[in-house]
Amino acid sequence: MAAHMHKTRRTPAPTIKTLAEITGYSIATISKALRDSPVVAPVTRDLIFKAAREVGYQANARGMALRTGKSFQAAVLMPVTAARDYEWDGVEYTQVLSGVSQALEGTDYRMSVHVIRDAADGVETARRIVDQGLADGLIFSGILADDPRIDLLVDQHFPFVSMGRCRKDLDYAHVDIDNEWAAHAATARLLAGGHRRIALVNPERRLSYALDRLDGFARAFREAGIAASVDLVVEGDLSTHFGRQSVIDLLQAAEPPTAFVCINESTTLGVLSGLGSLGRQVGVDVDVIAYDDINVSAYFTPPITTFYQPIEVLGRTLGQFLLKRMEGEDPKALRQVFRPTLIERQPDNLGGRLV
Amino acid sequence: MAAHMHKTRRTPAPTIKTLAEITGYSIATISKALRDSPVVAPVTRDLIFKAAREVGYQANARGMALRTGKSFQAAVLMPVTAARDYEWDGVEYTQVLSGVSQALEGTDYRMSVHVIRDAADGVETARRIVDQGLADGLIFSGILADDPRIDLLVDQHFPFVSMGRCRKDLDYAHVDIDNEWAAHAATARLLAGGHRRIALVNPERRLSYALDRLDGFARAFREAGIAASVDLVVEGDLSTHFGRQSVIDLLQAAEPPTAFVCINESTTLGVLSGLGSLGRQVGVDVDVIAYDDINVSAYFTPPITTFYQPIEVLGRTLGQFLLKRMEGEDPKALRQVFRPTLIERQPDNLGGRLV
DNA sequence: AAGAAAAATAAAAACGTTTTTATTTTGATG
DNA sequence: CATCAAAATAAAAACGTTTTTATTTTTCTT
Repeated sequence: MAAHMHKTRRTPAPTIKTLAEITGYSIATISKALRDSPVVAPVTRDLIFKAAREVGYQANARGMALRTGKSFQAAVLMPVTAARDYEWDGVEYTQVLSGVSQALEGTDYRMSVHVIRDAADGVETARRIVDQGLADGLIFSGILADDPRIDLLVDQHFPFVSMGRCRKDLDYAHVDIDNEWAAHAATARLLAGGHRRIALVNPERRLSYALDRLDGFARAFREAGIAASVDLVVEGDLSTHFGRQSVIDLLQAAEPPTAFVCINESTTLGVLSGLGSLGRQVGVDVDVIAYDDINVSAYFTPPITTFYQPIEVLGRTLGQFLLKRMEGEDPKALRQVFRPTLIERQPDNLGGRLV
Repeated sequence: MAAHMHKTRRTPAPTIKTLAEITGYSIATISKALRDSPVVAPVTRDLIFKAAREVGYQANARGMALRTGKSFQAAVLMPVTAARDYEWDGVEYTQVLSGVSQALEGTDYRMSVHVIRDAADGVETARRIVDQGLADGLIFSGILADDPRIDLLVDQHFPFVSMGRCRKDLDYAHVDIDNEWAAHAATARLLAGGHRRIALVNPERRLSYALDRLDGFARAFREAGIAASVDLVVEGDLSTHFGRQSVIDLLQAAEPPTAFVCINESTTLGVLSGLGSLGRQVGVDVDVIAYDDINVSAYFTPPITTFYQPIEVLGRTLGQFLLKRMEGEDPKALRQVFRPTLIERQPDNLGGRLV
């Protein structure tokens, strides 16, 4: 049962030279054959492939890398907010990584992860990746309304796919969630339920999707012919702490909100915590609609209505797009915006009292 | 303000040859000087460093890699359970990655992440990393009682650090949490509070730390001279779903538990969800003690008593140990077991009714 | 001051590829 | 069957390092 042991120093891995010796062809021919070059005769190609298979030849990534100048790395920038203590944050990133790695499976590319602490760190890291050729392509998120990374990479013609769109009109590959739509839908639903004082728990305004959500929020009010409760928009990091504190602050207002639109599951948990400690009950005193990408809202007590978008799907698309982008495909063709699906778990009209 | 633009194709990055031309020394001397070899005269060493700094020389990783046979990659195996749908899972891994990357900062090593779907995939990936030299060192977690990855890597003398210990007596670098101790402490606390029917929500038994926790659980009962409620031990994946379902099942028993010891925050959330939907109140009908590594338990309603261990610290230690291990340090010297700290948020004796 | 030893530097080879250029073999043409 | 073009293969160079070996320069000894 135990794994096959080879305690003895195993024979050095076969190289292209090994194949040359075995088959009698020159290393040049071997190389071309393995790359499926049309200049090598089909019959010898087959011979060489067979030999390669027999000795278990695996191209040496380092040799390839040196010669071609490529690194065969797809880099992902992973933000970790050096937030207060260690907060529940960035949890969905494992899903992104999982998705990207799925897309890369079976290709020559490996995924390298670069942790970044803040926006400036992100730019610096991106620049280093480009300048030093640390990777052949780049994936990143947390897109700012005016994101210097996008500027840099577009300018340098470096292949990348962003998770999120900036507010500049540039041609670049991206994957995004339709935040304007989601915020609109959530707000409209609450308005239809009779709510008028609606709080929006939003990320910092320099983030592009914060603006998207603000837009959707405002549009819902506009379409309903009602003045938007813009005084109930709070902005901060997306931590649980922030969610909790926001609720505590907002409910002290002269005209407190009767409903909350939340940005992600960690903030939502904080909001629920805040409501709980103030003795307010979801579905009775207030309504909450969340956005969720790790499918956790079902387990909150009570379960809450959610716009759900499995983030791994975005990750997979990011990876696929990056592969195509590295092949030279036009970025204009590589764009996709996902609409989350609504999962109704509450009536969202204070148990019917509002309509 | 805008970033310095260089639209023109920038001059090729300076190499060791560039430095040779500038300084007039041979590339051999340049190389040795940059490596701080003692054979080169201090004065020329300084000259060469100065030149290197002036032209912004950065060693080409690919060239180094090819020549030395090293990859300068520290690989991390990241498990993603292809669990039902997309569950809240592996969330703490961003902290691990963050910690590892912190440790690697300023070194020549980069972090590459390999996603693995299950144990078999983990072994296969580890083998590929070793055989193809995809990395110079490896970090992984989810250690089984008998873990083939540890066997493999010890056998091949491949540098690695495991997050967790297997049950075999082998010499290998590792970082762990004292799960036996934590489970014992939690159980003892509940026993002292008067609980007798205590449920243990545990991971699958093939995981090494599941056994550790079982040991601690049993020891607490033994020390109290009470028969352990082993019939209340449930085992499964660590999903929120599992936590919820476990509660629902357990509370239907003839002699249901009055207290729960939970394994991680995601399971705890499920447990709380289950209790909530059965109308049981924490601190009134049942007590819950959790283990937490992302500091989220404070936000559950009500906040619950927790053994807390910031996982990023483990990650940092993993990275530090791996660096030393790759330098050839004796694995015996590279072991650390952390004891989480108890954060008391509940009396854990059913509001005093039990003592 | 000659010679040897030590120190400093240079030259050359190697790592495993890909690519450009050169050579050989094959096939077609008249 | 001789000639030439096309096809197939081989040789050589290159990518940027490190390391081994060789050479030059300096320092020490007597």
